[in-house]
Amino acid sequence: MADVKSGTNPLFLREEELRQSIELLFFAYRDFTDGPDQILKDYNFGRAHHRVIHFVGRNPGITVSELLEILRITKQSLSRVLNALVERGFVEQKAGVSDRRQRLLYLTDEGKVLERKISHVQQQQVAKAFREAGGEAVAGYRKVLEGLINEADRDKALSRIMKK
Amino acid sequence: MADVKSGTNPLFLREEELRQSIELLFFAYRDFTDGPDQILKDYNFGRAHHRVIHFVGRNPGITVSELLEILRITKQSLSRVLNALVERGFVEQKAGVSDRRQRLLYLTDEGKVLERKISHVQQQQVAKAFREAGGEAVAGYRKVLEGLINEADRDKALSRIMKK
DNA sequence: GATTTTACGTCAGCCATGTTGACTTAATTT
DNA sequence: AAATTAAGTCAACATGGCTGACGTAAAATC
Repeated sequence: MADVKSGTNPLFLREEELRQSIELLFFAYRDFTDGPDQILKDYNFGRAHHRVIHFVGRNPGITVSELLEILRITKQSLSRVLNALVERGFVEQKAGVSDRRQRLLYLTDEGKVLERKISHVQQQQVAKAFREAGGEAVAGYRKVLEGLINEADRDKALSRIMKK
Repeated sequence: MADVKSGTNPLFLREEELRQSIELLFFAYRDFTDGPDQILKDYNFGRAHHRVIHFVGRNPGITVSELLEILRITKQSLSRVLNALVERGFVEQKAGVSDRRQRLLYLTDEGKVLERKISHVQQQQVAKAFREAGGEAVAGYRKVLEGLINEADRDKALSRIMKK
């Protein structure tokens, strides 16, 4: 009991630290998505469109099924969002060369402009946090986030992130 | 050009690092919410219910308006979720003592059980990532996430997280 | 060459969770 | 006594998930 009150119970401390870290992630993510959300509003796009724009921008020529795997949503959900982006000229589809069933996805020039506009805001925000925290903290941040990614497809996810 | 190709252009490097860090946060958050989501399914609850359970659990006696401020949703959105939790006996409301207009929120015993069940899974996941990354990395992780919180209400958010 | 599988698409309907706007009630403050 | 505040409610709508069923063209397999 004295342990709990004085805060020297390691289990208690650990749990409290974990709770704080979990809440921290909630608040950080909440504000992390805020900038993009504001811009997307002007285009009548939502977060779902942003995710597509982001991953197509980062992976030109990505196939529909690869995108589905990353986003972990159904093709019916994706289609709504993707069709809107194609119809409004932000994304274009080209038939695959080796496999013509595939629809390879690319940002149009207009899509690239929007992508840069959105990611710029987000990059500024992250850059500020990085500058304030310092290089060592950034390395720690990345290490922990990597560890939070599901072990089953961590390697796949990380190689997608770090590639090129 | 040689700079870009060899990767020594600091601006290019910076942007690439930022992009990676942004994507990392996306993947980490995606998997971070997965464990709770699975448990909540069994109760026919969703992420919105989880957020309420979490913040009521962490802040016994929190008022509705405080909760609204944290979650940044409308009271109409909250009411749907909160009513379900009250009706099904996970949350209870008591009139405020100094201000009887307030409805102070508490987890019931059943609510506490569910809260612990969910947070346990999430804490295990975070604890594992922390162990693998090491104490210094954890400090960095926290520092960066703090910096990602909107400056306008960072102090308020942090004092809520770290309090007690 | 015929059959099966794969990549992708579509239609239809449902559910969770967010939104706005208008209005009510009870309690507190001015 | 009047105004403000905390909370709730009704209604309607948007977004973005989901399942299930079915279609088409291209590739892979038997």
